[in-house]
Amino acid sequence: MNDQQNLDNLRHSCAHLLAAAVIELWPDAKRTIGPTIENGFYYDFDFGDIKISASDFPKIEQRMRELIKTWEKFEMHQLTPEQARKEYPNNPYKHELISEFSKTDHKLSFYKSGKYWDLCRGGHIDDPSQQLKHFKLLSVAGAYWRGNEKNKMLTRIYGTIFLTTEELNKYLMQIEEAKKRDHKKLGKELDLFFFSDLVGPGLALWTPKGTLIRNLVDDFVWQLRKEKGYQKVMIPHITKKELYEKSGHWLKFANELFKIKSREGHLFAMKPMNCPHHTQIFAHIPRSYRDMPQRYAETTVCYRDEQTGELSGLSRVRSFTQDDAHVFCQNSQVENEFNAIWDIVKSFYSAFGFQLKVRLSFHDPNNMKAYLGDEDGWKKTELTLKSIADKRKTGYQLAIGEAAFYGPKIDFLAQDSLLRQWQVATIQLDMNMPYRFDLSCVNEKGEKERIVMIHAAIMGSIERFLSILIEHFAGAFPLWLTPVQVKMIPISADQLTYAQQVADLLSKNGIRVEVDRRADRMQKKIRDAQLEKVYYMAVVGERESASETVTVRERSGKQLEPLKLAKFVELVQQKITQKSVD
RNA sequence: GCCCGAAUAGUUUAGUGGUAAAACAAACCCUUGGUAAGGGUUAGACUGUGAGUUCGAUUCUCACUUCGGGCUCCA
Repeated sequence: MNDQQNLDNLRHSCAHLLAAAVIELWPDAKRTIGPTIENGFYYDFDFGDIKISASDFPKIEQRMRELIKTWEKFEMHQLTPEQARKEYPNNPYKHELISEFSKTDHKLSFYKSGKYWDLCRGGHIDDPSQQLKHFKLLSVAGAYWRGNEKNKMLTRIYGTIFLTTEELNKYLMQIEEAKKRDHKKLGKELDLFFFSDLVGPGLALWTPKGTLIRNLVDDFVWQLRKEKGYQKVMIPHITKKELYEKSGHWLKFANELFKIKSREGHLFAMKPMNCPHHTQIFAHIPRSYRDMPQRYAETTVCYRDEQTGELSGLSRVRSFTQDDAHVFCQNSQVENEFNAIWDIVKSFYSAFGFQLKVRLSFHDPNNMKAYLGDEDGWKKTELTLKSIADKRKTGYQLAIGEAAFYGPKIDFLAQDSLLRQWQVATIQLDMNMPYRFDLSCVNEKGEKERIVMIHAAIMGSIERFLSILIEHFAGAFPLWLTPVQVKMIPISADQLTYAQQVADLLSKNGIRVEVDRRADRMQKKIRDAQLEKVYYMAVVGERESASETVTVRERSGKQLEPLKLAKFVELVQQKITQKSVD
């Protein structure tokens, strides 16, 4: 048995123990399911009208510790469906599971330890009383029965357990550390962005510092795209209803569209995406095969009426900025274009030291009504994507049902500080929009040829990308992204003039610099610059002023020898150009 | 939208059924200091919004708004 199985068995067993304690404390609570998850386990209960919160955890944990003393090796019992149902009077959830399982099995397995037993497929540890020790209940949450929002909302209790106290404490410490790099906290501390109650939920406002970082990463994407032959385009943020009727958005995303009525009664919508607009730029004049591919790029804001409960910091917002691009090309050009975009994704993310997971997001054949087009078309495009991904030999996971409604995608996923996965970059192959908008070019033979469309975003949403980036660097951005690259720290007011002269010189050379003019001690200024995560602190006192030098301290705490000004400018500029991460 | 929790100065927090306290930040004064907090003074909050209970509510109750963690949903 490997370590992961062992840990899973431990956690599964602990879910039983949790349920046992809950049933003793709240005999009317109805049990449902209690699986193992990454980093822990949970158990879902129906508590009826009783409210459970984290303040109940000490009581539950204490009862778990009492019960475990009497728990010996798990025994397996085989029950008929009728016997099984009797074990759960008035519990429709377990009855539903029993009915389902009994379609294939005549006997259902129950596992018992102490006085507690539960319908269970097995997978337990050998010595509960000795092993079920280092656990902790973490949070309480709502969860729909069987993950369907039409079902009843149950109460889910999350917990975790490890083999040793040390491992448990290490995990809890990790969670605490992760909270310190939360982008919502750092965004406020570093004054990058915020939300205003008057403006509304999910509508982030960006300060000068935050805007600077946004523009820098966007410029970086553009620089990479430019090399691959992209051109910038620009579109308005609203459109007539008819555009989205034609694209299919009006029907498919009716609930998520912000709608606007003109004074003359015409219906408009805020754009939730840019592809329909971009098709019009492609289609406004006839295209020859000689003009193909047409590659349009635009960084622009999209608006979606998300449910308030789904909003989350910068990760999920109502107005978000896509670094969007659409390639209109012939079928024969698809592979080249896909690879060119994949190369951009690779260059971009490796510059930050990111490891991305690759996901092939395909359609769900059992849910064709969710998609445009026919199944054959989908199978064909998915095969193309798979072949491209296979050739790159990067490894990927397959995600059925994760496709866009118009086509399959290759998605790139990054993790935030709480290890949640977020989609960032995406490359999507689309035969449906070209069909709906009748997009074509005249080919080599003089025939009208249906073209295909590739949707590609490198950051996905700048908001989401920055949330990941802030957490990745814990707010200590690499020099080229740091809002204040150099803070001048005069030791006394006598050096204010010299400090300003140095600042002017740096500024002239394209370096972002500020002078700390406060009448505070140098130590204080150093401390504040550290907390602000300024990259270089340039200390100037009598010695520096006399010799026209600066004494530089890096954010890392490293001290440099006194530098002549020209030398310092060169050092900073070089590091900015290299976009080095350290 | 649903479940649980939260909301007090710019920020982080304390506190009480009798209209609020501190630290940091800010302004001013003293201090002119060599690599993570020198000292003082001043100003700053109708305690998220609206109702209700009460002689009296920041504190108790309800609704709403916003935020956090989940669920659902994410073109």
